[in-house]
Amino acid sequence: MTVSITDVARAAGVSASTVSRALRGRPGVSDEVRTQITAVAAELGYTASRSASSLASGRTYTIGVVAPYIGRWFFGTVLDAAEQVFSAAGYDVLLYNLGSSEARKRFFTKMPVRKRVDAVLSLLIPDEEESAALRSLGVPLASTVGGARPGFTVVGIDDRAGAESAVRHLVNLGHRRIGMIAGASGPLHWTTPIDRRAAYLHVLAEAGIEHDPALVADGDYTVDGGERAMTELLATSRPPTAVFAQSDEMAMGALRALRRHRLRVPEDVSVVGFDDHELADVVGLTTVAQPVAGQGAEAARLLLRQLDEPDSAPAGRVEMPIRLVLRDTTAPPRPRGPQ
Amino acid sequence: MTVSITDVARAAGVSASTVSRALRGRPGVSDEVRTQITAVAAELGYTASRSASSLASGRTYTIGVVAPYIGRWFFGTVLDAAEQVFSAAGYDVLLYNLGSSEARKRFFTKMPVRKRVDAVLSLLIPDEEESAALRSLGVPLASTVGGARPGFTVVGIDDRAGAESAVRHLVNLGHRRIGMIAGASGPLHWTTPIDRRAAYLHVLAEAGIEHDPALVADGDYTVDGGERAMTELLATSRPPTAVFAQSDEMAMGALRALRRHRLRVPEDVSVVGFDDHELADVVGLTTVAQPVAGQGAEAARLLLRQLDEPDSAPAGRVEMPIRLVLRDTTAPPRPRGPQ
DNA sequence: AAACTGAACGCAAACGCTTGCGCAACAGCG
DNA sequence: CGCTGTTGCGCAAGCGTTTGCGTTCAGTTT
Repeated sequence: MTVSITDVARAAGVSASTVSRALRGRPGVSDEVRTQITAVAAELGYTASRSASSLASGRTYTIGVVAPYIGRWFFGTVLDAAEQVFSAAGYDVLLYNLGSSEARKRFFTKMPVRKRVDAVLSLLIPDEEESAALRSLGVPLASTVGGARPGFTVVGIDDRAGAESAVRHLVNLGHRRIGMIAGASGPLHWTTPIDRRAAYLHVLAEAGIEHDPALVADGDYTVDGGERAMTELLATSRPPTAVFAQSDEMAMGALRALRRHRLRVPEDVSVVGFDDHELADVVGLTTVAQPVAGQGAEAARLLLRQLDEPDSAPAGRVEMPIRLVLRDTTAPPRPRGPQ
Repeated sequence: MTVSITDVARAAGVSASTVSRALRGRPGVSDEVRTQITAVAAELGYTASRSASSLASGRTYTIGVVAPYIGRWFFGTVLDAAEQVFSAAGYDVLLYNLGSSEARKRFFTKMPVRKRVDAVLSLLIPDEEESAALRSLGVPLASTVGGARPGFTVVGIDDRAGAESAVRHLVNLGHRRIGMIAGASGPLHWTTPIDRRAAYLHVLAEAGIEHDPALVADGDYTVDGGERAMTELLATSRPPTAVFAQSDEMAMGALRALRRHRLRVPEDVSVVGFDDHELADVVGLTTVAQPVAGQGAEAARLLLRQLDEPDSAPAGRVEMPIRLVLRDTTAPPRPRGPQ
């Protein structure tokens, strides 16, 4: 039915071991025989069974990638880049979408990656319990987005610095009532929302602006959530003149809400986002740019390096550059009359 | 080192076969022994090796998903939905990103999915040669997006009807010079761009409007491409008063180009897109909505059904509903003076 | 009481590879 | 011309499951 290594061996008049060595570039095969075997294998359309070879060798040539919300631009882009690096290196990618909490629970109880992968890349740093579970797999681990964790190579950005530059930009423009559309950490325990919030508070304090809790709303990292959050902020007794959204998608939701309220951006309200989403440019969104695909590719590369040099320690945490991109959604506040 | 089925068997005082049967819910094991084995397995943290079990059984409980451009909203969303269906059914997902032509070639020459998957879902209908290669795997096949192909269950939309409704909307508003930002089929041989182009031509002809080839530009299905295409159209001697973009991402690129040219939408130029992108609402884009996640989920479900009932024929082609969504980027053309 | 069930379980043979080891054959050396 | 290396290849023992078949044994039927 399907062609096996012994079929190739028979057709080439050699043993299965020789075929195995020849096809994988192992020494102990003469060039002459090797090319002959390669030709026969190609003619027969032979592909080695991954199940069999990984059972025999212990190597799976597969990387597990766990990601929340693949459909979201950020994670989709990271995944895309990481996958390209892996597949170029001959690794297959086993994808686990842990967006829902059931999926998350299913994954961590059944641990379907056990004995199935050579390494795991998590697109979001898992919480302590979950990372312990991953460590128990005994394979190299990497993560994008989030703080350092023992056993993990993580590539990320300086969230505090990024958020600070965004808020400071608003302060420098003269804004005093600055709102924030925060991302709740939700079921995922990542440090990003926390760091960005801390940065917001820090810059306000630094500028001598008193923090008004009513000016912070949760946007859930989605467009719709951002819209709801902005609507909330507009409903307060003294709405903000500027808003820092912790992601571009929430910022875009905010833009939508503002449009619905017939408020002009940036004349009535300034908005700054975070990420430099592919479409941020389209809507002219001022934002903090970070290398999204770059982080995925870099994390993948570091993981591959660990596989090549098993005794090298995990790389710890590497930081990618960020940059404030000024566009059209931020301006000085409108002068107002006395309240 | 890692715990195997014989470890469990020894600890439970039974044979490996009994453990195997017990854990997979096969008959031939008393309830008493079964619960005891389950407990022991849990205590030892046992997970069956997929390599070994698929080698022995022939089943891999893995689905291969091949997708172009995972980072793009459309495919990311389809993938997300499909993955959820698969993993809920206990299948793992092996992801292959075939965005670049090298990746594509690598995939179809090495065929890494051979003997590795129980079924394949392609997020884009492959060309005839490639689908023949997939058929040679001898597993159920499904695809989203594109026309029917032998051996494939495909779920898609009526591209012609969708595009017609978009262009007809522009005609009904009174536009006569209607441009199109097309998507080149590029290295991928899918029918979508062709169908949408045919629909465009058809509606023009139907309305008695002569087709001007200068009003069609290629946008490559990207935001940047859309911007370039729109810029091209604006550079013609008689620019269009309305544009039909074959995807929302290209439409958003067009919006950006128009903004850069200080042209107002919809007063100066109307724009209609296709897809109902997550952010289409944010920019107020009129578009043809299609169920994106729905197509991924449905294709996944149909594939699983084929796996459950091996003798059932592939479902052929199922069509999902589309709907024109009117927003703010389309309006009647501005009355003009004589030319 | 003997013969016949069926359920519950163990044995052992696959499944298709990888890899340590052994064995020719042959080259180079003194 | 014997000796030691080296090269090229085959043998066979795994790797951790699944599964057809055989065995045991308690319970039922004649």
